[in-house]
Amino acid sequence: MLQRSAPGTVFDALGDSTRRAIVERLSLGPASVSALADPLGVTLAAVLQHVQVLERARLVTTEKQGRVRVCRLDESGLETARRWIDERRREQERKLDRLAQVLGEEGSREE
Amino acid sequence: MLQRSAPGTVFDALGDSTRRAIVERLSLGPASVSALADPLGVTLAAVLQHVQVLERARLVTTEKQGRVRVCRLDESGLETARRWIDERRREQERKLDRLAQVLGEEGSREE
DNA sequence: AGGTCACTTTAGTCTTCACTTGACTTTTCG
DNA sequence: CGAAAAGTCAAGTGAAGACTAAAGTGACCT
Repeated sequence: MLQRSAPGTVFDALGDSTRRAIVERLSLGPASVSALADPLGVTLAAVLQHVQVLERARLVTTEKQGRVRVCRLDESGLETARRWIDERRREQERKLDRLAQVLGEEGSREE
Repeated sequence: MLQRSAPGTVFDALGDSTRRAIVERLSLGPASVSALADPLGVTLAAVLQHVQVLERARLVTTEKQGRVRVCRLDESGLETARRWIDERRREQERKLDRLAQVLGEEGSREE
């Protein structure tokens, strides 16, 4: 089974600007915890906590190389988010389709 | 110009489970504030505040009909979110392409 | 008019959570 | 070995924000 994350976990993780900045940075390529911390103006400890949240949401994977922890973007989390969004849109369209059908049966009308 | 919302505003709005529940409900069709409040187990005032946040993020539109406020899903916000996600993925792929190119030039290698 | 319904507003409470500090571990290098 | 670099852990602090109660507004009904 493909490792999935609950939409809730993913959106909770993305609901913080610092974590979104981390994801944006990692979409450009792997980075160490310190490299992530540098432009953010927060401590290493803070970044580490964010990375852990992102890992739980499967938005990030990490791997320890020597004394450095290398962080990478994980597509799984983004895929979970995209799927949730598309589901909301699909429902919406289904609804609009039904509406169009009713209006079609009753003759031309504007909302 | 098409009305757009900043990704930050949208993800901040979706970073709350109650608001996600509201969006999920509205993707099934329009609803009044009370109809939204009912299954959530929170007060009307709380829902109203959530709806206002969702409006700012362009995830929801509302319209007052008599004494009832009708809430509807707004695609704009979802579109903003989807675009942000796709950008992150596009960057990621671009990165992987560059990597593949380098590996290709240097002969077959595993990471 | 008077009452009820569906919000709306305000002010305050309470919890969550981002962030920090400081101590500690592990790895690297001269 | 011994010091610096990179990260880790555990409390503790503070501010944002989710929620509530209560009073107020406007629409609808009889």
